[in-house]
Amino acid sequence: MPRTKQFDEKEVLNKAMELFWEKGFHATSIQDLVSHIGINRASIYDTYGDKTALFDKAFEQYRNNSLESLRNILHSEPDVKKGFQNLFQLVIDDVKTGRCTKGCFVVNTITELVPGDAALQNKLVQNSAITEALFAEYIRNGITSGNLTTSKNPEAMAFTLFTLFSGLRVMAKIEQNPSKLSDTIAIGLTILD
Amino acid sequence: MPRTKQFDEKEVLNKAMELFWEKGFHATSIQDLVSHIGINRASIYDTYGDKTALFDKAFEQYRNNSLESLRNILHSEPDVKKGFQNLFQLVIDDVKTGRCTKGCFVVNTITELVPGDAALQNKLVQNSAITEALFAEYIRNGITSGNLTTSKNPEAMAFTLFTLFSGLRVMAKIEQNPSKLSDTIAIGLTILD
DNA sequence: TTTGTATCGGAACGATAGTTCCAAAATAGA
DNA sequence: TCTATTTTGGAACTATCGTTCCGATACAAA
Repeated sequence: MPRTKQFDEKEVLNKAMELFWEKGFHATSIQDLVSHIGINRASIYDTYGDKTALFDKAFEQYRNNSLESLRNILHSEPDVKKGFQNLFQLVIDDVKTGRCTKGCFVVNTITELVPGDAALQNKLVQNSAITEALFAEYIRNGITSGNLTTSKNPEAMAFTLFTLFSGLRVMAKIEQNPSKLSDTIAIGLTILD
Repeated sequence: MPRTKQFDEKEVLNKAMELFWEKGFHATSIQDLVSHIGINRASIYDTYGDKTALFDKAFEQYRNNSLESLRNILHSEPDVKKGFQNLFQLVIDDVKTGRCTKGCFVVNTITELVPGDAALQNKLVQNSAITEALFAEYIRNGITSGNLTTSKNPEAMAFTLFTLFSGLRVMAKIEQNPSKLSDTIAIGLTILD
């Protein structure tokens, strides 16, 4: 009976994600979203709720996308160092092409909105834990299979690489010399030795 | 002849810095500043200019403070690894005491306001260059004096440690387990080996 | 003490924030 | 084709945004 929606929910969420990702929560107004997405204010509120709810959904979508591509990148490369190299290389590619200057939505959100809303903070902590666990498992498998030879603690290495990765996503926003970032990655990966 | 100011300019700038540092540029309103600082709106505008100008001055003050304490920490410790250890330890101390959850004002500003105003971006690039140079010189001195034994490139190590440091300041906002951060530092400093 | 000048307190400005509401439009089923 | 139901477009609401203005105040110099 009802009239059908004239937009695709996922597609709109993607556009909202892009804008929040680029400008952050506070600098993105509902009007910005309306203009950028091209749908009516009322449609946003009816479909997603208020600004915070929309942000949450957009952020959730980013997390899902990232975690999935993260898993793909690592699991498609049996050599641990190469796997991390491939992951880190994505950041450099963004700088090289100049296509994406938005940094990492998660990092941006941590620095903008923590301390603040407790629910969001929990989500961020959980996201960090999942990523660390992913890194750690990947490293442990490398050690077990003999691909990696190190006496260091896998979990600690995982957290260190994750920290370095987060730092890289900050630096990539202002450091436009890709070779400098490449050198950093090469040195950073010696952590695995 | 004129009436004297009823507040200390530096002191007020410090309070403005605290607020911008904690909440970021966009989430900090003039009213927030008026309430937190305790002076009148007109006094802010008369003394510092508009919101952007005040932010710039507050940010400049943070940079000066940080660079000075950075220099002090490194120059007071001849052992390079210990020097960096001491520097990184400050981040952990913030987490341990729970006193400062604001992260790093510079990192926060990069993730919030880049890409954006070109003048600010230049300032951030310059700040990064100064810090890298400081790190690099410290490392080079360590190599020259025989305190450090490594075949790696000092500038690249400097940038890597700076990147790791930036990442640490992000992670410290959500990772409340200090020992995890300590482990990361220990592993991160093996970059100097 | 008087005078001139800058500051202070607070009201007020227009613009924009996030949000709500409602009449008009549109479509899936009867 | 008609009807019931939902979406849509856009006006409108209140609150707050950054900023300006001005009369009252207070101090340094004469």
